[in-house]
Amino acid sequence: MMARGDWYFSNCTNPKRRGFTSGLTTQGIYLIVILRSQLRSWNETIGSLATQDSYDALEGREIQVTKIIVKDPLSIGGRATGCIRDIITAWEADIRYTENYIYDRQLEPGMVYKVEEGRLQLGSKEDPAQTITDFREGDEEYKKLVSRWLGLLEAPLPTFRRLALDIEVHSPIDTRVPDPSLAEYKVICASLCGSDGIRRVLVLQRPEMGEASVQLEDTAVEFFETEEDLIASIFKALFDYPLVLTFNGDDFDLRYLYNRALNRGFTRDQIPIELGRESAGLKYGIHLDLYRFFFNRSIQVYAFGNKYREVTLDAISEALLEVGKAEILTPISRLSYTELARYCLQDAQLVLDLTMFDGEVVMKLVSALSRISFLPIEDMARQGVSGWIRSMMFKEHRERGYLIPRSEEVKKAKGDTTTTAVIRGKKYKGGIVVDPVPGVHFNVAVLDFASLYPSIMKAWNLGYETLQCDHVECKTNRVPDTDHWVCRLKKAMESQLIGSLRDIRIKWYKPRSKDRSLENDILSWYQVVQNALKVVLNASYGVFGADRFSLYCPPLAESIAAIGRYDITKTIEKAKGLEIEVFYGDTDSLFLGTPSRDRLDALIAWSKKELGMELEVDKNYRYVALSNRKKNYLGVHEDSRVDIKGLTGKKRHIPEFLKAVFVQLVDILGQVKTPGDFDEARAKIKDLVRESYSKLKKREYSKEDLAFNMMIGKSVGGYTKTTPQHVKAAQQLRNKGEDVRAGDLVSFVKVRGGSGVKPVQLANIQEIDVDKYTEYIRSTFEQVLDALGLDYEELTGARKLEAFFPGSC
DNA sequence: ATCTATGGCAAGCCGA
DNA sequence: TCGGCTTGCCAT
Repeated sequence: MMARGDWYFSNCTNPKRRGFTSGLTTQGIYLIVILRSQLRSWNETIGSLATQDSYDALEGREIQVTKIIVKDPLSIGGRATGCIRDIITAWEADIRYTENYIYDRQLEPGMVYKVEEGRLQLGSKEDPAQTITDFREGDEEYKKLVSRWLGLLEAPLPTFRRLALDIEVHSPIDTRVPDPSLAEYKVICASLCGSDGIRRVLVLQRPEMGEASVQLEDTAVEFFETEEDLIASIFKALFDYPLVLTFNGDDFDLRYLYNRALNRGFTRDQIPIELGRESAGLKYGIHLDLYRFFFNRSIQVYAFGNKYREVTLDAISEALLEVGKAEILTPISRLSYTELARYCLQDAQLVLDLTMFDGEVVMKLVSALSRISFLPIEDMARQGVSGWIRSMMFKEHRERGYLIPRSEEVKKAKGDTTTTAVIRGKKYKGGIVVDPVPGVHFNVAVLDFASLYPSIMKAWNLGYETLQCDHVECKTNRVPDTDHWVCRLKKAMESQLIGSLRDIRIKWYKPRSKDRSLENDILSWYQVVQNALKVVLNASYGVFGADRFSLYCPPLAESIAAIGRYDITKTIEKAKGLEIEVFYGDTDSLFLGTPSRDRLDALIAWSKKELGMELEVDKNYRYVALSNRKKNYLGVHEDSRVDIKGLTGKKRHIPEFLKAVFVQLVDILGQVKTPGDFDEARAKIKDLVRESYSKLKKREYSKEDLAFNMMIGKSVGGYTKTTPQHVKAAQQLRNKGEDVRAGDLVSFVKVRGGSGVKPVQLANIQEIDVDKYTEYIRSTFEQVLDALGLDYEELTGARKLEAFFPGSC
């Protein structure tokens, strides 16, 4: 038996904290070991999940483990001496396990099991890795991983019976949000919306509010004479559902309810909530705080394509459901019963609907990510992508019996980076951006390396262990452009892990996510999984360069990027050798002329053979307009769809009116089929610009249309070096008593005089600085026209002599 | 107990 | 006035 502290706390750097928690995943290890220390051997089969009755009820059903709570049996203070409570959301059924039982080593969050012949079996019996040709290559470890992923991700999904909760609290001061740690004020309303169709509004009777009567369609409105009864009623519901949804319940709703209940004389036993430092959990069910989930940048950007910008219930539901919060003009505390009930109900309904829309994609996404990351839903939803990858990798370490190194150990063994970043202050050199060939190019094929960085990890056997290994014979296996080398003798765990994920995405989920012959529900599951894998794969390289990541290894990240540069550089050389024109490229993509399909095929074949990389045609453009700016282009597909990348006209912070004009510009350019068509386009663009100018001068745009919307990244006081315009606007708002915090969107217009800006709320349409705005129109258009080889001045009416006498200066 | 990485552009601030 | 620097947003 291993001595305590030898390995299982190795990620915990603070010796005083050894024996307690040091992170979610290590917590898992920690708890297992504690339990083991009370048992005899590691592999002993330990107890059973539940009673025989429970097994009978589950016979033949798939169940997914979504949450495992382990209570520390050694901790002092009278916590449960039982070891583990677990909650399983059963397939279709709503079966709960709150009995204590002893930990079964095989039971992991995310895993899917099937009860067969009275026993718990790992789900999915077929082994895809053995039967599907795409996965037949590769060693046993790789096949095992592929089987495991497919087993997990192909397992059917439970329908979570769930309840959305929202509460409203009285506040004596209109603008102040009640402090949940004090919970001084009354809970005056609560709404409960269930996936089972339940719609309830619980209202506290207040003598000053008049008659207690509210009529809402399809909704049960219940009045309570005392707050205690109301709270007890909420608690009853929280004890009933296996999954409870909130929006910011971690910080507000559940925290408030907990403390309020204590204040009102409830005992802890009566409260179904358990508070953590930064989270709130439920004794019985899973608490999914959608605010935390949607706050996650990866979710925001990759899963929802940046559709919502602010992480507020209003903005998210507006973007995803096209329904916003109920509007109220009066502060909560003074709303009539009906208004209050309606407002509160709408919030709960939106929260529920966020998990219902589009075939419940959010629940699907949550499940897929939980399965991939091996984290319970609750933990997954509260962590960033680095936490998911850490969990996934730690699980793999445990599976293989590997020691999990301390961060300093990795650093000491693997050393530092050896390249210099292009951007000052960065740790190492990243991807290459090819200088664009300015102009309009017809018939352009865009090729890219499928999942470049994960593919490199796979092809080059990269992992923190195999980089800079100790073998003499490996030192010649150099990473181009660096001083690093890679092991030839031992397989890298990360390479296999990320490689297998990459392969199932590219060879299994991606093709199926586009297969129209599949049933809608299945199709959307494939799309979700495909997307979830993309999120994880994209981050899998970056985490090694993030100093807070527990397996931080900058030379590894550097090597991956260096090989990326090598691959694309060699590919460009080869393309030129094949007499294919190269117009542009960025990190993993190349914009190529299409002389003939064979030559592209030759390039693709070459890449596979020489680099071991899968190069593929991503899309074909009818034409591409390039300026001399990198990361800026306009590409028109064969079917007239237009891709716009990096151009100011598309950026979120620019005023609505300009975006609208830009959309029209894009529309005109989408109509261009041949070089000759540009003449017509030019005339239309001219009209467009003129019209916009005149509307601007006549002040026909509203000030909201003219507003810039910029996120304020720090608190207003945090700007010490400069005071950018949006901060100036925020200062003015603050002077008016408005609360502006980091992460808020500041809307401001440019005005004449003063500091040059005003928050849109405080501005008057007459004080707009028209010149500043015309200048903005000019620069926005110029970026596009530049690329098209059109001159803005010339097009919009000569303001300069040179336009009349070209070449005279 | 969180925050995947680097490269690039536009605009504005601010000191030389 | 110029140029370096900060900031936010985007591409990959």
